[in-house]
Parts: sequence; C-alpha cells; structure tokens
Amino acid sequence: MEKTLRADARRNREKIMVAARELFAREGEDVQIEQIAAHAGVGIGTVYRHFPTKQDLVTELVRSRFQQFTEIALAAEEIEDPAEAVATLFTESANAVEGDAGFQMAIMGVEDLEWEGIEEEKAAFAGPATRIIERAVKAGAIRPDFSFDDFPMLMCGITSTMYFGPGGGEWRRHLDLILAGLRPG
Amino acid sequence: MEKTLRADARRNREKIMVAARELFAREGEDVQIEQIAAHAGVGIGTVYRHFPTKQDLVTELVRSRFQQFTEIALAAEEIEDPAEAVATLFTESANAVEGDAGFQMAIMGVEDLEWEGIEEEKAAFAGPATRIIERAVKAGAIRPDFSFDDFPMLMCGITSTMYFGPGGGEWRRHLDLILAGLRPG
DNA sequence: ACCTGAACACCGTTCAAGT
DNA sequence: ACCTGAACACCGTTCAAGT
Repeated sequence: MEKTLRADARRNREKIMVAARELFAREGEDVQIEQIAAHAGVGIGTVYRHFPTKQDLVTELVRSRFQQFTEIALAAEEIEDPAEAVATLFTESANAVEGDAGFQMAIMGVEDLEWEGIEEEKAAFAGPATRIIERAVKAGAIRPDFSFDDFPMLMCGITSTMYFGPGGGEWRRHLDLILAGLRPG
Repeated sequence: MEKTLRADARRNREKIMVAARELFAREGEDVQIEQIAAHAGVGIGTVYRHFPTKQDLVTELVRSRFQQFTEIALAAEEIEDPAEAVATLFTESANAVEGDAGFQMAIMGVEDLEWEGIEEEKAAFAGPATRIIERAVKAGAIRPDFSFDDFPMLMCGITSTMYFGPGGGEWRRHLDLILAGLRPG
C-alpha cells in the first residue's frame, strides 16, 4: 500500500518520522506537532495528512520499536541456557526502551494508544518470546505458572520506573527484583 | 495556617476536594477544572484561589492518600509473622490505590507532581514501613538486600498495571510476582 | 494528489469587577 | 478577604486555497 504514495509524499512521511523520533528522544514527551513539522521541514497539514492524530504518529514509532523487540527475542532464542534466555529477553527489551521517549509516552501517555495498529508486530514478537518462556518453564528454570501474558505487564512496570525513577538506572534494580521473582517455587 | 481561612473559604475548599475526589473516581483522569468547580458549586476562580494549579489539587488528594498509607503501615506492623507483615503492607497499599484515579493520575500523569508538598506525609509512612521491611530482612523472611527504597518503585509498577491492564484485577498477578521475588536468595 | 498555514476548538489559567 | 466568570493562552486539529 505504501507503493501508491507519490515519491515526495513518501519522503515527507519519512522525514516526519525521523524528526519525531529525534525530538521525542531529545525533548521528552511534550513535543508539539508544529515543532515536528518545522523540524521535518513540512507544513502542519502534511503531518496530519500522514498521521491523522498525534497518537497515530506515536503508534507508528511504537511499531518500529516492536520490530526491534522481535529481533531481540529471536536472538535470545539462540541462547542455550533457558534461564539466561529469559533474562536476556527482559534485559535487552528494557535496554531498547530506555531513552525512547516515544515508546514510553505511548505506554505512559495513557490516552489510548492505537494497539489495533500493531497487532501484527505484537504477534510476531509473541512467537519467539513465548517459546523462550515455555522452554524455561519446562526446564524448571522459572516458576511453572509464568507465561508470556505476564511479560507486557512486567515490562510496563519497569518502564514506569524509567519514567519516574529519580536516577537514570533505577530500573535495573526493578528488573533484578522481577527476575528474582521468576525463580521456581 | 488553615485556621486563618474565613469560614466560607474553608467550606469551599472542602467542597472542592470532595467534588474532585468523586469526579476523578467516577470519570477517570480527564476531568476539567470547570466540571469540578460546577460540581462543587463554586466559580472556577475559587478553585484556582485554593489550588493555583490543577496539579496542586491532585497533590492535595495524594496527600490524604499517603496518610492512609501510614495507617496501613502502622496496622501491618502489628502482624507477628514478618513475611506476612510485608505482604500485607504491599497488598493493602495496592488495594487503597485501586480505584483512586486521582492518585494514579498523580503517578502516571507524569507532569511533575509536587512531591515537595508531601515530604512530611511520606516520612511518616517511611517510618513504620521501613521497620516492617527491616524486621523481615533480619528474620530472613525476605532477600537481605531489599529495602524501603524499593517500595515506591514496585508500587508504581503495580499501579501502572492497574492503569493499563486490560481487566480489572490483573495487578494482583503482578503483585504476586513481586512478592515471590522478595523471597531470600 | 499532495502541500500549506490561517483559523478553529478545547481547556488550563488569569484578572478586573463584584460582594 | 474572598468569589465570580469573561477573557486569554496554548496546542491539537481542520479546511479552504494553492501547486
């Protein structure tokens, strides 16, 4: 579907996303559409043509983040030790989120993120992540009632620590406590 | 300092807080000052006279929530079993937060909550809470490196699950996982 | 087809006038 | 002293005019 876009429109769309990612990372969450438009060198209307809503733009940024999650999960699946694979899945995912204000905003910003828009990416991630967790459960490396369904919840909690923690690295402590809680019975 | 308020002003202040608490609980986070003023039966200006900022109003609601936390901690301190005291501290606190959109908004709403305004209440809570945790550590009931400093972080994580979790009770699972993680090495 | 930016809407906040 | 609400400011969003 992106093939039908005119060449200049496609370039503009790309410029907007790059500008948005950069500004969110640098300025934090309170970046205005007008700033993004200016930074991308387009008019406000152009931003709205491509992303009907500010949330839609953020959703788009989240989508690419999810694709990275999938890569992380696929790589972690290669790790031999089942417990380490799980720990790596958590740790690398958290590392990816750190400093991505767009993603954090999507989760923390409350106002409905368009999760419908990224079901596909989420499913692609769920595959390897589920396999990693189930393997660890079967190996007795983590508590038997743990499942992939718990993962988003816990990551969300860790992300909230990134967001609100006083220092920068407090979330690693939070992650430590979570991982300790995964040990079997 | 509240003694110097004129009687009608004191009544208005109280009406505003009651209205705010009720509306936040019922409508969620996107309640407007004008609605609060209307529901309290005062003018907008009166709300601003008492609470220079919307955040200040929310901070006030949070302050009273913290006082309840302190009561919970003092009660939990009476529990004989050290591990159970810790579990109760977490569970009761989380229960208190549930359904308090004002509190959740204060934590999740990002935009700087005036924590300076509630240092005193926080300290009053830290006393018994610290004692509960240190007692459990000394008894070998929880991991030795756990401290009160970890508490707000973990509660914040659980609160984020209340906020974003699909169902209503998902956060209890999160709490379970956290408590499991507290067990000693 | 797509771009632009002036104009609109919404909501937090202020302040001149009232009691 | 305190109250009131019209007016202002800010920012997300729309839409008529332009290419």
